[in-house]
Amino acid sequence: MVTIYDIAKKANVSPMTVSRVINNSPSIKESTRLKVEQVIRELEYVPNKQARSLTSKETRLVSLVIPDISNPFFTNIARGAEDKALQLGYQLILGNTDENQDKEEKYVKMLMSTGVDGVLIAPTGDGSAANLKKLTKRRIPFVYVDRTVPAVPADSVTGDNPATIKGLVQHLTALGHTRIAMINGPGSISIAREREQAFEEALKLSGLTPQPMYTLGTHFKKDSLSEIVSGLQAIPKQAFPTAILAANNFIGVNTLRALHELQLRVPEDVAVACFDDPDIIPDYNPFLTVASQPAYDMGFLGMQLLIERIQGTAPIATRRIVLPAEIIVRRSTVRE
Amino acid sequence: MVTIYDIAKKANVSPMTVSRVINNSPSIKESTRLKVEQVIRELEYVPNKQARSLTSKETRLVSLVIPDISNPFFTNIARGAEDKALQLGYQLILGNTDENQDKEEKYVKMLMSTGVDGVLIAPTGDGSAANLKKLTKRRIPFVYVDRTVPAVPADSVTGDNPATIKGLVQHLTALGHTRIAMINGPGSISIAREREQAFEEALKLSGLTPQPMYTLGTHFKKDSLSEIVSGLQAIPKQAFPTAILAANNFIGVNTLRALHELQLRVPEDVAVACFDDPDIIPDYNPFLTVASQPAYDMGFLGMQLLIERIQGTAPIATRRIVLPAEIIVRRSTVRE
DNA sequence: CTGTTAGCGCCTTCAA
DNA sequence: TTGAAGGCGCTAACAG
Repeated sequence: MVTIYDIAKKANVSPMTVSRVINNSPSIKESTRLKVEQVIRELEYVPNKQARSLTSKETRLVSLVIPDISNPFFTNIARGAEDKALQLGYQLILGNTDENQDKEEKYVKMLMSTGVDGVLIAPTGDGSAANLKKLTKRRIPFVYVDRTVPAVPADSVTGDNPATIKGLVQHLTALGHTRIAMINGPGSISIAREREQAFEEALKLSGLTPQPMYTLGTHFKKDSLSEIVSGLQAIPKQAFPTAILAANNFIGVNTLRALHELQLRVPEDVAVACFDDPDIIPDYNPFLTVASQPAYDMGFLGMQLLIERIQGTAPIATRRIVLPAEIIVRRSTVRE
Repeated sequence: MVTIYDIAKKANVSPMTVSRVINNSPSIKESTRLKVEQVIRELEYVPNKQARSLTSKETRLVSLVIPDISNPFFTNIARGAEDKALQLGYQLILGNTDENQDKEEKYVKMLMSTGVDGVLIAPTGDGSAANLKKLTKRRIPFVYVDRTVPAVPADSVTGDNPATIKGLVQHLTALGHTRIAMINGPGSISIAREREQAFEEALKLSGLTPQPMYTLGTHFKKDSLSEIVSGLQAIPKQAFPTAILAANNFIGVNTLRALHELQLRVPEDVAVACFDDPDIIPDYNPFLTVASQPAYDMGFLGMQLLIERIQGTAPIATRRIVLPAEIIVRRSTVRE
């Protein structure tokens, strides 16, 4: 391995001078800089980041911890986060938690050991508080994306859940639906709570009475199908909802599958709308009516907030960025 | 920051003993091990990887370098790669190249500096050779996934392009199509060459004569729409193909859009089939007939090959894993 | 503008 | 089974 000592020897300078050159120190004579740079190129020297980090206490490594990169919503967050990170000279370590708190803990520990400079995280739920506090204790800044843990304040970039749910409910009531059900994720996750509360408020605004029977629970992961099927089967036939609001894209897709299993047609028998587009390529074959959140921007802005925290250029006060969603009406709620 | 010295002092042992404990050295008295572990827990000590790497020469960091994480095909590769990496105790650094060789080079340099132990890569094309040789020079092993650079041999996990293209062509000829066009990526990418060659062979096998007019070129990125539109417009109306084979998912989707612009119906006027599913959630709203490659497995196996190389448990000979695709017939080629 | 010294946190090597 | 010395590659702090 080529080190600054090799460069120094060949360029007839001290290692410190080489260090100054690679760090763009201003106090270097132009001629020596050129000489050193020449040798660096000849020997194809690449600075060793580990050694650097040992003294500088920064690794220029950040992490994105999300439930599942293969959820298109998080895919787009990842792309946004990576673009911003690269732009600012940081590398991105990816971690999937599968909504599992233990897996999240495992990651957090690895990341602390690796010495990442910061973490952009969509926590698995309120139980993540312990993991987040570990980061805080180590002075590793983190920023929430999509979800927060209210007990542990930090910068966040989230969607405007209340407004979005209200828009979705209004769309459904405007179509004449009065028996509207919601299939939601676990209440331990901030967005599920927000969406549920907004759902009830929106119903009331439309003069409808929220009914416990119409609020089903499952999780936000890919394999919620069977839970949704049994949840729907538990509803009395004669009171079956005419519209279903799914709290995320996987639930939306699995609701379509569940209704298919139950031999119900969409939208003729039941209309379906969901949060977040299940398609990464949004408009080539649209079916589901969705509230599409600006996932790329969430990742991009989240990473920006994070790196500002890392570099100490952020204000002391916690920042909250709330982004609106776009409601895209498609065939799952309105016949062509 | 808590170091082995802090632990040593509090446990009344030497730092070296602490080091031995955290490395599970066998030659440690059980009682001292327990004592040290106790203090480690009390002080919430986490080993510093940078310092460790400085002597051990390994970082337990690997990288996945792909064109675009937001292409569902690569998303699944990433998920597979990450799962395997985590399982073997490695962390994954993600890099998107956008099929851009300079961006790839920038990444490779960063990764060398970061000191990753290995790279799983879908290179941007034959021009990646220079970047890959840099890795080789630094003794950083890499494994190809999806694509290879023939001039630089290395382990690889790819799809069976010839067999898949032949299956797709057979599907189309069986439906009676004789004017079949292919829209392909750039010839500098191995899979584009393989797919084109297989396309011509498959046509001949079906008794058809390959015609240059029916081989259109574009790129594998998201925004190929305009190129595809103008490419299709250049074909004489009376000789317009009755079926189009798209060389990847983005091309497939953009071909649908292009045909829509040209006011042609799919599949009535033109049938369309493509390589790789554009949906990450495959079967909720199927339209496109696709050759679906096992992307998750490609990432998973690729990471396994890579880590075997890193750990020196791989055979000297280059390994090639070739995985078959599954052809899923849907409405873009066959009316319901 | 350039060089020397010391140390970041850990591990290899040798010695006890 | 344990410890002491030295060094991994780099940079802060000081000196010149």
